Amino acid sequence: MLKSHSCGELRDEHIGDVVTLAGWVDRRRDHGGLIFIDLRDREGIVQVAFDPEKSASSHEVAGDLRNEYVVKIIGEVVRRPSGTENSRLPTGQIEITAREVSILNPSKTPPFYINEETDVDESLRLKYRYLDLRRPRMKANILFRHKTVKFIRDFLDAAGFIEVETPILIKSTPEGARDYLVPSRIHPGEFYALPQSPQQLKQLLMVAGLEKYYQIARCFRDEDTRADRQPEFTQLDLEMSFIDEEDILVLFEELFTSLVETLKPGTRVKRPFPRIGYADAMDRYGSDKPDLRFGMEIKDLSDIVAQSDFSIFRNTVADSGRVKGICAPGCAHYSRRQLDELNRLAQDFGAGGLVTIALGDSTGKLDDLTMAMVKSTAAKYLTIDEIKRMASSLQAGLGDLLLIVAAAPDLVNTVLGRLRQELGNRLGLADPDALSFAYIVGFPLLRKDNASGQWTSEHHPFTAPWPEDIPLLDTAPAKVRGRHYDMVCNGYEIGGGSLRIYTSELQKKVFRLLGYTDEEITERFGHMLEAFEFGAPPHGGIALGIDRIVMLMVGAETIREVIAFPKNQAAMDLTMNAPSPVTEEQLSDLHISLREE
RNA sequence: GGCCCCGUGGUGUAGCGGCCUAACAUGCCACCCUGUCACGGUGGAGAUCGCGGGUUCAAAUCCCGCCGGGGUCGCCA
Repeated sequence: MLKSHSCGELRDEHIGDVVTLAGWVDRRRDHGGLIFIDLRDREGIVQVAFDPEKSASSHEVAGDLRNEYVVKIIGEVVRRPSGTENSRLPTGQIEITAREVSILNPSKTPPFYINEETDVDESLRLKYRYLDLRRPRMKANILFRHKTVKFIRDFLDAAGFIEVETPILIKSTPEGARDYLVPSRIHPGEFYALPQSPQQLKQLLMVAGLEKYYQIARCFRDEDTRADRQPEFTQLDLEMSFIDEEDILVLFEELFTSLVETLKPGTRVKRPFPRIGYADAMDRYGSDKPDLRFGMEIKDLSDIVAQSDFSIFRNTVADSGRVKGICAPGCAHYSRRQLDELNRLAQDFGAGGLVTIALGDSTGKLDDLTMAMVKSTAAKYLTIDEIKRMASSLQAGLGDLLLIVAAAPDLVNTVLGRLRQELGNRLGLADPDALSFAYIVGFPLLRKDNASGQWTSEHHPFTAPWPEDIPLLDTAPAKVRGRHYDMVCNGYEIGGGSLRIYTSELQKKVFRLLGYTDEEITERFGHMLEAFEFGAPPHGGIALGIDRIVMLMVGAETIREVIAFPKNQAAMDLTMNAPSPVTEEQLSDLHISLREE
């Protein structure tokens, strides 16, 4: 090693030691006669003093140092003179008196600040990601991610799980997300696919008798990116044999509770994690991944306004739509402009419009509300009794603003759900120091595809139906519930899993329901069906987005902040400039010719 | 593919029809400075305001198109 200690570890007890340090110049303070530099390595920062009376040659070299130069310094750890201690640095009681310094490598002036927390254009950060990662916040994120994964591995190891690697080059299946394809040189015209998840392989590991498997698995999906979605991402993938739902849900509740307690003490986590039915979540929060850090629940007002003079409400209910609302606390004072914006949001979300009812400026009891205090474009069509009943249903008081949407049942929920989340964010209702975990259960097994009218899996085709619903597969597929569970936190879906089908017969039945011919079933899934005929144990599992949970724990806005080398929105790696063209020779080896577009 | 937001010295911002020969902070360069720690002081260099077109007597500023970036809907078994 070029160094005897790391910069950040030095303390009082090292006083008197002669140490060799190596790192980067974080900052230089040149007093002419006396020069200080803050020397930075992975573990922290320590001040080095260059005194010409102690070492003239070192002082001379120090004059040439600039930010981000890489240097090696030999010097003595000394107590700082009284009154010059720096309590903001862990090493602030001591400093290094330089005896020798050598420049291991100079540095160009960086394109952005390393030693200051300012927002920098993200493209520039990604181009120079190796510099971005030197910055304290990114360094802390990457370190936190390491600790998270290490905790998970230790926890699962102690619980009897074994980590197994599964292949990255696997078989393409057209269902699900778009695959990343890898052409085969040896088999002209044939392709591998990168795994969207190790789903089938982990089930086969259960057939293999591993009983408890996990993997920190890289997954690939060729779909558009989002703040919480990347073309490649990392899952904690897990599968167990001889279990029911309870085993997985309890295991993960314990895992995540202890993870947060260990790595983020002080974070509020509620136990047990609530379990909410899918239909219930949609009715109350308008989302299957509700942010439960605040209430603002959606209430059904249809009965109150079914006979109203307000024709939009009355007609919607008569046409088997619903009228529902939420209460924005303390927002009765909203200006015309703010209300217009909410209305526009509601329209962007797919509603015809939004009815707002402001319940007076003052605070007080709902009983005191008079028509004169109400501000609403619908006021002249509504009675004070109707308004009071709606407000009461929404647990609103004077000074609150009611947001009401009339639309088809599913649409009304999703529109209000998104308004709820938007208002929750704007009003700061969500506790930033809380991680509000919950399980969503009772998903339908199947869903009608809008375009084709074909049944598709809500989760994936290996999800087992609830045993009592199996007969409905023949009569009413829409009513079949899957043994599927999602794990949500603060408005994000952070994981999902299910108990699996483990008999060939039931699996075939589901494939047929999904519209596959027997030939297609054999071609695509024959290996699974055959495996199930060799004593497959009952099994189930879960997969959890590592990027998202780390993002939530460090309070980042995007998962790019917790990935060392993420892709941008256009799925490009700006550090290495990928993707990029390849040579004609490479294409030729792969038996590929490019199409004219 | 749709919608929304953003492009001004290296970096981050201000300016939103004439006062712009583009301001501020920081960074950079030079000199001065022996107890600073976002050190301080003096001086200096650095931007045809993303690109193209249009409106106007006059455009960083208004309009249109394009390019780049971000958010989101679709998409994500």
